[in-house]
Amino acid sequence: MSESGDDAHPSGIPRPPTVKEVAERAGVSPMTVSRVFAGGANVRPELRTRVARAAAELGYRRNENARSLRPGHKSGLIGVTITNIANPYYAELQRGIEDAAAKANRRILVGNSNEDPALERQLVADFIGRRVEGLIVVPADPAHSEHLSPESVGTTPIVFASRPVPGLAVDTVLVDDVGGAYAATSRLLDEGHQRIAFLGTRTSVLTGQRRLQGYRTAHRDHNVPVYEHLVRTGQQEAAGAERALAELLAHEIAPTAVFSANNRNTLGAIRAIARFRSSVPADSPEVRLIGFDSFEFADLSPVPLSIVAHDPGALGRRAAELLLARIDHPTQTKSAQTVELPVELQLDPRAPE
Amino acid sequence: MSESGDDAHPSGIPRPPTVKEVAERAGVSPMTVSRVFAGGANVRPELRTRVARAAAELGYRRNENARSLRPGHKSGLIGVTITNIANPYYAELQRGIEDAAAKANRRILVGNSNEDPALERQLVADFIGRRVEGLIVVPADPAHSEHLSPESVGTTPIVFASRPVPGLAVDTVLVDDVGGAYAATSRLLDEGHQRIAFLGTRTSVLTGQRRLQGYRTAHRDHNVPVYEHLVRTGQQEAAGAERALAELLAHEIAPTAVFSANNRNTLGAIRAIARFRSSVPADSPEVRLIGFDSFEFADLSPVPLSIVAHDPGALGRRAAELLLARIDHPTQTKSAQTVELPVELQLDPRAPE
DNA sequence: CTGTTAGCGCCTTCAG
DNA sequence: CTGAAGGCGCTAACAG
Repeated sequence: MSESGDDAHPSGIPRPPTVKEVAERAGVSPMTVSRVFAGGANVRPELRTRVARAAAELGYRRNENARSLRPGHKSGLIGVTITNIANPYYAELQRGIEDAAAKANRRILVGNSNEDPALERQLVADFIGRRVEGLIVVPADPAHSEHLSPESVGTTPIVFASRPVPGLAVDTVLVDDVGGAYAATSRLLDEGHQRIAFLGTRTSVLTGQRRLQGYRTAHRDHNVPVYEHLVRTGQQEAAGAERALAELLAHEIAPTAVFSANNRNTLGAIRAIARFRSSVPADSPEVRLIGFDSFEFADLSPVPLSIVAHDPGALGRRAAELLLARIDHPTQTKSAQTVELPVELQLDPRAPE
Repeated sequence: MSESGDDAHPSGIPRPPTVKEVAERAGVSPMTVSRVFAGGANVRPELRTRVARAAAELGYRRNENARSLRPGHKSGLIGVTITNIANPYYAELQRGIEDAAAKANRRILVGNSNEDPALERQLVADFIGRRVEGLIVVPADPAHSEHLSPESVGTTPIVFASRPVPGLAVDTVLVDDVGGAYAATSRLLDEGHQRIAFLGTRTSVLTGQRRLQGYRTAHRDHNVPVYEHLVRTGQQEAAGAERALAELLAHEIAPTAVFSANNRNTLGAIRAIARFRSSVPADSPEVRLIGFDSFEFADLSPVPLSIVAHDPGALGRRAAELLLARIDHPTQTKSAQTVELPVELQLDPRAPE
């Protein structure tokens, strides 16, 4: 057991014990203490126990910061910048990153950029200052990402998760946004829908752009024109999506189906459709809805909801693995790669066909 | 702009530049470089710019780990142990912690204990080794928490979030579990229900125990006996809760109402009730449901769902504030305090009365 | 098997 | 205004 009151000899505040103090108490040199904590090889058993006891009594812990200062040592830290951890999608992403990092005996430093590139820049600078071994970043804004360029981060390896940054040669892990949006939209077109609303985030988020692209390409391939008034971008939160779709449903050229490009927009869409349905005759045709992103409550949705599902945890794990590969082989200058993770179209059992 | 290839003079791998290298390049002493980065007071403007240029060219960043080694300096880190960040509840908790920590210019190290005390112990040991200024812990198991005692963590301040650990004199932030469960159960009893099911986690999670206590006390105060077969604990995930409630609903003494003690159990309860309802005549009486924990989809639930709502973000913020207070006044030995955050019973508009 | 020396990157202290 | 010396905690490398 350790003693409670850590000694505060000279200064006012208590400082954790050091090798030197342990050595003194055990009647040995600091080196011997160091050796014991390094595994105890080449130390007489008697000294070993004496040191162990002294250390326990003082509550000694090796100072990792001091250790990582020595040549050849690394910090064991990975810096993670997420746009908003309160979004369950990113929570799972973080979980995946941490799982993979922990396997490689690394700890993660986490910061929310809140979609603000300036904050993101600060976080990255701070992380580098702490000598993280690598960075995993969900880029807030591709238009303001100079601080994420390989030149800016110097020797620190970096991986982008979930969103690309065009123009930067950096390893990136994405989901198959284009393919998923294409599949979902195609499905709706195949069902005969001609007026399909698109609900998405602001287009500066490239993931949203890619999903819109899939939506457009599907229309083109099916020779169905896109009604531009049905394309609504810029909704970052559910409330905005609900308003946007409510407007569309009240429009004289209303959509008969909806593709929502992320989980926030899907949530708003469900609310809008549910509300709309209670305002029209019960035998009115159902508004079809397919949403991008897995959705824990899909089966409980009051309106049939099909999903373009994918696994954010796997994305995080993959990003961490790419990063760790760069960390372990810093000399190999393999060029930047982009990985696209597959998606799966999960149809609501209530869906037609 | 910085040069790309950082020099790797002696060893094989590239090492980030140091004050010394910047000094050399700028033709000054390391001290001058240090002064410039400390704000540049008492440095001739000309030297200031020369140093700044040299630093930029080399891509120099102050090494915070080395800095924190100096007497009086702290690491600027806070260690956070969460049981499972993939649970949206804890994601918001983390968000709250980080917001408060960032305001105090601290960064957070995060680890998932996965409800495993051994893992938790390792994480805490690691964090202390990195000289975090404080710890915020969601305790995995109160029965195995010696590593969280003030003696074990030495001088590192610690705060428990969301769950208490009886017997340890440690600052703790909780929600009003007992009061919330009492209010919810009382509401159901007041509505005339006599057979109210309880769905909760394993009772080693004390938060679950406290909520069960509120449920029992409400029964006692209303002179209604608790049907023990209706008390089902041990469900950590939604699937288990769904099974448990399905069994109860099929029981000959079936519940007419349900109090579910956390968001996972609520989700399972919704599924069970929805499924059950489709198997009985449409005019059968509704099974009433009140769930603890805020629930983003409450308004979309296919069965009326009232909620004992609270704000996990606020809980995180509060925990961080308590911790920072201890950090800033390490000498003040104010005794450990427990803060209980209020809850609010939010009735579903579809609920009776 | 054990101790001494020296230095990781930085900055406080004290001379110039 | 600038630099030299020394030490924060730890451990390789080299004696003994």
